Amino acid sequence: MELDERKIKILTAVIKTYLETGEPVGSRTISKYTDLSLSSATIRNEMADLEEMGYILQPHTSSGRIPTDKGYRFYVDSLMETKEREIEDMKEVVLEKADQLSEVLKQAAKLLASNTNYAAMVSAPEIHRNKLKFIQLSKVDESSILAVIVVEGNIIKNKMIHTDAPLDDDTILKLNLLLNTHLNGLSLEKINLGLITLLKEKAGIHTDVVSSVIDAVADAIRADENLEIYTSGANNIFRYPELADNEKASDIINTFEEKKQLEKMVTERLMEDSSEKNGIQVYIGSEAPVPAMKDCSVVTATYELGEGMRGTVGIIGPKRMDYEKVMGTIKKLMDQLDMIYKST
Amino acid sequence: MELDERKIKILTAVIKTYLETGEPVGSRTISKYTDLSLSSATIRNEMADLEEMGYILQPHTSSGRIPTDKGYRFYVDSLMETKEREIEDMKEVVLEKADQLSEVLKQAAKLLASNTNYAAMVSAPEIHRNKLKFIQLSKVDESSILAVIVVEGNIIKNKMIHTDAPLDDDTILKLNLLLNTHLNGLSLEKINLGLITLLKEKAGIHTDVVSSVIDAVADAIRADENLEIYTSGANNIFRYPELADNEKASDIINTFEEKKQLEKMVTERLMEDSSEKNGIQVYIGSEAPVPAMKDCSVVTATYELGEGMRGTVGIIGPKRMDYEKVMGTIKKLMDQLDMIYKST
DNA sequence: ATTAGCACTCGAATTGACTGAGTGCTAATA
DNA sequence: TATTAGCACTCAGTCAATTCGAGTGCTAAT
Repeated sequence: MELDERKIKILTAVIKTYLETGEPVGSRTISKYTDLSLSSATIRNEMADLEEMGYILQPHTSSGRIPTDKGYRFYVDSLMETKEREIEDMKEVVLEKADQLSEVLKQAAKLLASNTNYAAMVSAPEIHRNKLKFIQLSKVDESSILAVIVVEGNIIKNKMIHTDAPLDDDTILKLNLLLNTHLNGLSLEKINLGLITLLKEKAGIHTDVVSSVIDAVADAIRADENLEIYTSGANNIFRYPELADNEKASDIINTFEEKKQLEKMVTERLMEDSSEKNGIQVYIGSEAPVPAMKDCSVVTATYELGEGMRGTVGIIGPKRMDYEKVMGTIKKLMDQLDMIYKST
Repeated sequence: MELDERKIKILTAVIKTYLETGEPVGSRTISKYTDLSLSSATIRNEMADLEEMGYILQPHTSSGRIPTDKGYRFYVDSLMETKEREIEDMKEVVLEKADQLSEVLKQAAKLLASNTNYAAMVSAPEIHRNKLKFIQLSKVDESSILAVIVVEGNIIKNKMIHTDAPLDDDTILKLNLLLNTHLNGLSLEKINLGLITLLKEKAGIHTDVVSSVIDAVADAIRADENLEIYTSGANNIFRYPELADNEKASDIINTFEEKKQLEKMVTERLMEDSSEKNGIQVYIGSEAPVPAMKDCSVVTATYELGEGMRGTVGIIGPKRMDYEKVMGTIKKLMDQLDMIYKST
């Protein structure tokens, strides 16, 4: 069987009405509220076909139809094609500037959540490819040294280093010089084991203490295992009865809190080359790599702040989320992020 | 009417059983499962008295009794007095060391939540009274300077400062010296406006740029309006039907996410002098300063890491929470925090 | 002062009748 | 041949009536 023009019209009508109401939609509704003037009986026949083809289903015999994951998938894909539709009545998406990137991202998450009424997440960008701006070692007290590391985008990392023997000021000065002359301007991913061992050799004397310091610095640079994720609007899920069920809600909230799970969606996303249409990806139900999301849809998009600083934003809501609005909002946010970045 | 010995026994029996079951408890249950050998009829008479006195109530005519807030209050107060009871079967509360305090606190929140099965929060300590260890200004690029500020307890603050005119290395060096010689060793609360203006004068030349830098530094030091709070186990509230109701759950989750609300409980807590019994405070229902908590109980305690670094930990659960266990767990955590602190 | 006994109350669970939205199928129609 | 009208059927949801049982308060007996 083929998805002809009429079937498509009926299918999207079913999905759209379901998105609005959240109730199974019947043949009569469709026949009344669409321009194709067909009787409910005809619609029924077509719907039976669509069901057979797996796009819609009946929650129970003799009720209306609701979309299956396959149905949503079809709908979302078709949305993707009718590109660049303008969304009208949307609150303005405006990010304020802040000199700590983390503040901007927190804001972004909040904005997404409050604009869409779904839950939102924003991951801090990977800084693998960012270049090191400078490193500063300072003696804090007898047995500890503070390493401050700044990379492009003004992202700052602090690392306390404990040493057994105290280092004198002179050594620290030398170390600072050494680290900066050799590492500045390099992207973090280029700072590898080879380079580190080279540095250790160059350090010459004090190799034991010094090398432990260098190791610690290298460690701090490499420490992106704890990918930061900002979330907002988790409680929005209570707006949607199909998610507000206790067990599901608990799972979702938990996922939001743990972040480890969210990471999966973020990283999987970053792996692929961002060669898709508009960088937006939609996971419907069990398509998401996280089981707790099986009753949700997740819309993610990769943002890029130039020079490989790529992170992800995501919206999590019920399967019957307003995909158009969500995509529109995300796009607007992307623009804002771009602007913020360019203006620094 | 007086709360005689027997009434007290019956009251605590009612409360304890209710804590376990969450169901209204009847006279028969009490008469069977307590050592005081009285018939249900007698119990009933006593319970009628207790109800009149406001310690218990019937959710509806001819049902068992449940504790009122006043009842809980009585129970909790009596718990406080029978001090230092040892809690047996508890998972070990063990914090790992970490050199970033924030890591320790995150861990602490997680530990509390998983040990008690309630929601937990931990606020980062106030550092008002902490002494400044050192300040380091470094030039990041033409128009920005990074200020790194370290206070006792190895708490690190970073602040980006944008300048209109670039500062040369020499000036920065001088500024560093100036700031450090005048401020090091002072507790943050002692760094006030007078001191700042004094510094500005001493800076002499470049007053315009320099003073903006000093202002920024002062600002960073003072920036404790964004009190950090770590939370964990929000989804635990779904374990308790009386909170798992949609609206309530949404409110609670929201409060947890917003943190602004949680702050209230934390700061109110810190205001008072910590002169109470064991530093533990219990808010029952509407006693808490946050309306969203009206169906919960909140147990908070102030921890102190020496030298005035005081923060708060809190457990949030249903009114019928296991107060004994919670207090025990919190106490154990306190010990751990102490140990961690002392070993640094 | 305590207890046994009894009538009474009220929420929760169960049942059954009814409604209405929706379907599938068949026969009539354009 | 595609569409439609009509009809019998299904099933979730609602409402009222009924029953059940845990629990109470009161009174009289111990």
